[in-house]
Amino acid sequence: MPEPLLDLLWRDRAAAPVSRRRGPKARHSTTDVVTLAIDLAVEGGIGAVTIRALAQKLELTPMSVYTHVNSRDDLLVLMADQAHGSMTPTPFGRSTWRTRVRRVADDNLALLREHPWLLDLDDPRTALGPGTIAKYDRELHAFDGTSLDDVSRDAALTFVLDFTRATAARIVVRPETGEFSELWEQSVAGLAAYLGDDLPLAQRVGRAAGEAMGGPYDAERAWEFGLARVLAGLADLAGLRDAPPAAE
Amino acid sequence: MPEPLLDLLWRDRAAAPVSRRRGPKARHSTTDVVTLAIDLAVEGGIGAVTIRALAQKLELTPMSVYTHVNSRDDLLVLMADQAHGSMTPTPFGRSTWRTRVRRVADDNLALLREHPWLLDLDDPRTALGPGTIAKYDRELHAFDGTSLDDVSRDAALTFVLDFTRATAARIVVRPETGEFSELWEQSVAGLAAYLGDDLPLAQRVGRAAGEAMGGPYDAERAWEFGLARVLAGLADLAGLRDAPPAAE
DNA sequence: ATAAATCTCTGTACGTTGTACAGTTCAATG
DNA sequence: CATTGAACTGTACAACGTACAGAGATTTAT
Repeated sequence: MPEPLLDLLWRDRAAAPVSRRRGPKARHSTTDVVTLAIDLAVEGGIGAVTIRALAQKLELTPMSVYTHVNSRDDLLVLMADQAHGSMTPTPFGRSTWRTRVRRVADDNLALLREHPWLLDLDDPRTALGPGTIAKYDRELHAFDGTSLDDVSRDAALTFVLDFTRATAARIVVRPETGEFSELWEQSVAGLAAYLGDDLPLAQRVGRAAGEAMGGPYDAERAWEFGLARVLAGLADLAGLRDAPPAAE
Repeated sequence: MPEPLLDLLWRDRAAAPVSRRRGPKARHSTTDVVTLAIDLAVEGGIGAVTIRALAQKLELTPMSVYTHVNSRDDLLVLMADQAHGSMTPTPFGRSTWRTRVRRVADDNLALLREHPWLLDLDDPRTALGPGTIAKYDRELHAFDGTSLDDVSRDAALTFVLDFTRATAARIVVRPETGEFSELWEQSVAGLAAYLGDDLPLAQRVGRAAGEAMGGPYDAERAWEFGLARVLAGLADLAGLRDAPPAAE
């Protein structure tokens, strides 16, 4: 049986990879398995990550996958941590907290663009992995130089990342789902018949927002709108000043 | 075969419920089916909403459920719309946009407390239903009296609801998932061994936030923190003034 | 050298899921 | 009274995660 999830997550930093293990050596490393699983997820969404499909990619039988991973849920956590660890963060340099928060948001959007399947994954155990923790540490440093206490710093980062994730979910097209515009065109006629002249505000605003949604600039506009709100909201927070961090 | 999803969603407002249909009358109304499905979801999470379990509640065979609903995915959309329609919104009265936005957020939190399964549902077709559209209309009115244009009004509401949903997901305990504290206690020892003295910021802040997370007041504090950020962020928006709405 | 231990990998099989398909029964309509 | 169409049912299939019992390989203990 494979090691517990925590040890698999930290397999590279493992203290004792010495003494060769007994039995035949594995045909694939854990990282291989996780990498191929991520490939599947990128191509076909998280639903495409099946034990059987992964086994085929590895040229193993389905059950042999369980030699490397305890369960599909564990595999998803390993994938998420590896994706988090693979980020190439924009360095903060000597910037203010505003531009640093912006970079955190942008980097996360880039991550979710590359790995849309992360949007469909919500396992708290991801927080146990080295990639995720390193990401957490790095992003917390965006608030260096401010006088936020620890709990507020965590809350502020959470606030930024929640926005990022929610907005990314609207921007990024997941490979398995169809375009929203199809649904819109297909339903707008019948919907209008039911709505008639009711709820004029919803109809007017919905139409305006719906039409803009198709446009090429809208995704970026929605992103900018929200990010500006996030920054303004944080700026109002006691403990945030516009000074670059000195030494923390 | 049942009617298409759009017609099922608007079944109550349907124009022609006249002329009795042929064949035996249905043992259950669509609303019955959806209501029982919601019961299942409230009790056991969205994963407990299986065709077979629902059939049992209805005293039907599994396949008979498809007389009322075209697919499980359609059923989930019907459930979401019914839940949205069942909200008892706090009236806005003569308040400022700030308190109205607060009410929108609070009402949505209440909704998600009552129906945590909504957090695990993300189907754009929900937007086609009368309950969802009525909710949208009502919540858009929170910005009456401001000079936001239509697109910004939609974006502002989206911003509020995204925050609400993300924070609710952290506050509300879904019936099927275990408590986070269990995971924490179970892993903290091994994790500390791997971490050593690395990433001190993440360790310190994570510990502070993690300890607070258990406490009884933390959920509300996180909610208040975020909501205050949301309101401050929106206040910074051109077009928002603190005047109560006059006539819109 | 031999035996024991323990690893990788496999084949079979089970339970659960959504649902396609071919009916059967029943009430309203021609 | 025959026809039509709706409600309902039984059987069946494909896909899923994975439990379990073993086969073979390789290191360690004797």
